[in-house]
Order: sequence, then structure tokens, then C-alpha cells
Amino acid sequence: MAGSGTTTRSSAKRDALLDTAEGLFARHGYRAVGIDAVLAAAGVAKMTLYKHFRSKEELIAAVLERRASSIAAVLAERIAAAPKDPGTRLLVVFDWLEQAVRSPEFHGCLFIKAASEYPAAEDLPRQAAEAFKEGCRHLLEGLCRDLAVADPEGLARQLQLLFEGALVVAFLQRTPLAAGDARRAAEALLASAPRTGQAGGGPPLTSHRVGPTTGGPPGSLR
Amino acid sequence: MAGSGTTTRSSAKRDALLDTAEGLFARHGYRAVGIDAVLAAAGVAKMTLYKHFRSKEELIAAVLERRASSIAAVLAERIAAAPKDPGTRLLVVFDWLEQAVRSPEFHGCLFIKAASEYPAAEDLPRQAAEAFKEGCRHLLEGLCRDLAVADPEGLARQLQLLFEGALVVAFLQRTPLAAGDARRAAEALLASAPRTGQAGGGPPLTSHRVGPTTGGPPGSLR
DNA sequence: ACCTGAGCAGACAGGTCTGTCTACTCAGGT
DNA sequence: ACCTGAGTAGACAGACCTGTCTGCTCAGGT
Repeated sequence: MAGSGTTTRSSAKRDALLDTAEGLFARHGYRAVGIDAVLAAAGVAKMTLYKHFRSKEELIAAVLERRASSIAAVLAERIAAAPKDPGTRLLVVFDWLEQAVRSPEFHGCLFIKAASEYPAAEDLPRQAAEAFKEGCRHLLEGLCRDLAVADPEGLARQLQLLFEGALVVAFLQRTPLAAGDARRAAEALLASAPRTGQAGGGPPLTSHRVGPTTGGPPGSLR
Repeated sequence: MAGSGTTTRSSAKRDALLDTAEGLFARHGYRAVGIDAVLAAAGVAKMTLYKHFRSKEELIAAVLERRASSIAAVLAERIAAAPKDPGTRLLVVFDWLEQAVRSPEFHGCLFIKAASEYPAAEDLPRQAAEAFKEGCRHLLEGLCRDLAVADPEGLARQLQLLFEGALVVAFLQRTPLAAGDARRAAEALLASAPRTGQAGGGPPLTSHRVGPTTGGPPGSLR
């Protein structure tokens, strides 16, 4: 049904492979899980895998790219649905984070782990991870630019530290509490960030609406 | 020389093994580096390794424990040598971070990577990583308690997010810039943290000395 | 003179890994 | 009736892994 593609771009088996591989890699790590384990769990023959992907690394990269697209879509949707207030929209990212680390499927960030296990610049998983995290940074930058802060890029970088830190700490401590800490810290940084055309560090100020400077959606992650 | 221990606790070969293993694991990952590669690079025979360590996992754990002790010692020394001002002392941790990620030896945090590659609760590397990161948190908590803030533990947790985030981002972006961002964000959080016995979020206040509440050194990391 | 302990080299077992290959099935479209 | 494309099962090569074992050297202490 639904226009079975002429090429090998999408198929039930391919999706099963990606689903299964994502779960196993997340739980046990990339190098710790062999191709055969993925194949057995997915109920797929080896030749089918190698018809869709040239190598294990390519399979990993495909898993990461699919996950990146999915996250980007969810985030874009939620941001679009959020109130217009730029501060609130920014915190949507941290709400998503909280929900992500609360999921029973969460076993650490797939991208950070991929870059750790395939650290060479030419490794496909590393490249996918770098691309995704750069997309995250750009998303935050876009949201920060709508805030009337003096250095939106700098603030975005600081927020990303909280974001990545929460992913790591939630994984290490096996509890989602870090996401709440990250959100509170983000609020504090937002509130105290120097504002445009002003000298000192931020005065009081709890809810601030200073009008979006950019019109369109804040950033596309990929 | 120098009292060759009766036991197998320390020896030149053992140290060579730990040094070599740390370098190779840092650069390529734990599972990607085989025992034979460590042996060849260290110029040590296999039986010697297995006389000192029962398994590869135990070797990894030993590498991590040694590194943890070394970091704890350096940090304790620097904090002891720092000015009495609690805020300044706290930032010593972020100065150390900056120097750590600037090092050409830096290829991501050994502990985070260990927990990623050996994620099961019973895995030795994971346990060593958890212990170290908990030690880091306690160190930050001790330093935060000397600050007159209303919730020192909460602030410490937020600072740890910046710390871990900077390690991850510096690794992913292959640049030490994240450490500076972390330091600036830490200063902002410090300055805006609610103080003891006060209601609102922190007023101005740049250097604050309210007297240490604890007597001894702030925390021992292990 | 002798023993002990540390270390060495290298073979080895048994398992696992990725990636390739062949020969087969089978449904759907023309 | 035939062809095509997707998938399957399973064997296979070749490399690599960890951990064990044997037999050897050799320096230092008693």
C-alpha cells in the first residue's frame, strides 16, 4: 500500500532494522552489540541488512539521522504550538528534555555515545552526532535571538551546556532529576543575562516580553 | 629502588600499563582498543598484565581510579592554595576544567565514556565512573555550602551540569571554548542564586564573603 | 650456591566479529 | 506464463577478541 517506493529508501524490514538497532544500541552501546544480535532481534536476514546499508557504521549513522529528524520535528511542532513569549518558547526545549530523560527508553544520549565510540573525524557516527548537536545549538541560538539579550549566541552556548550536562548526569545517576535542575538553571541564566543596549548584568525581571526580532520559525535543527 | 613493594601493588610495568592504556582508551575508546594493542604499546607481556589485573574491565577500572585520585589531588591542592573567598574557590574548579579540555591529551571525559561503553550497573568501569562523578558533585556541594546561598546543593547540581556539559561540548566541537562559557555561566548562576534568609532572586553582589560554615577542606572527591 | 619473584615470548583455545556469497522462496505485476 | 525484486537461510572467510598455559630468563637477596 501507500506507494511502495521504487528504490530501497523505505521498507518494513528497513524500519524494523532501524527500530531494533536503536533500542539495542541505546541499551548496550554500539560496539557491544553485534550485527547478528540486531538481525536476530529484528527477525531479518543478514543480506537484507547489507542490501540497505553498506556497513554497520552506515546503519548506526542511519539510526542517528532518523532520530535527529524525529527530534527536530517534535521540537519544531512544540515550539510552534507554544505561546509567543520568547522566554517560554525557549523553555520548551527544556520541557522536551525532561520528558526525554524520563522515558524508560532513555539510556543516555545516542549522539554523545556515538561520538565517544567512533571518535575519529572520518567516522560516520561521529559526523552524524556533530551535525545533530550543531543543529541543537542553532536551534537555541534562534530562540535566543528572539530574546532581547545582548549576546544571544553566548547565551545559547551556555544553555547548551546545561542541556548536554543534564543528558549526561541523568544517564549517570539514572534519574531524570537533572532535567529539572537544568530548567531552573536555564531560567536563572535567562533572567540574569545582560539585555540589549544595557551595561550591567540583568536586574530583577521575572517575565519579560520584548518582542520577537525574527519572524519565521526559530531554527530547523537540520 | 625505593622499597620495591612486597605485593604487586605498584611496579614499573604496572604503571606503564596504566599509562599506555589510559592514552589508548582516551583516544579510541575502550572496546575499540584490544588488550594486545595496549600490551604492544606498553612493551609488556600478556601474562604480566593478567598478573596485575584479573580482566580488561579491571584494568579499565584501575585506570579510572588512578585518574580520579590524580584529579582529586590536583583540585584539592589548587583549592587549598586559592584565596579564602568562597566564590573564587569555587571557580577554581572551572579553571581546572578549562586547562583540562585545553590539553592535547583531552579526547572527552574518560568517565563519561566508560559509563557509556559499560552501561550495566554491575560493570566495574561504570561503577568507577559513577563514584568519581558523585565525588565531583560532593566537592561542588562543599564549596557551595561555604557560599551564603539558600540552596547550596541545588546550586551545586546546576554547576555540575555546566561542568559535564562543557566536557561533552568541548569533546564534540574539538575546541576548549566551552570551558570559558561554562565558567561565565557559573559566575552568572553564582551571582543570581538566592541568598540565605532572603526571598527574591539575588540582587547585585559581585564579591561576597559570608564566612565559611564548614571547617576542613571542602570535599575529597573520593 | 640457591631460591624466589618478576617478567618475557609465544602458542593456544574458544569464541565473536563483520562482511560476502550462493541458492532458494514467493508475491505481484504484466 | 514469466519475470522481477525483496527477502531468506545458512555457510563461509578472515580477522580479531579475551584469557590461559608452558617454559624460559634473569636479577637480587640470603
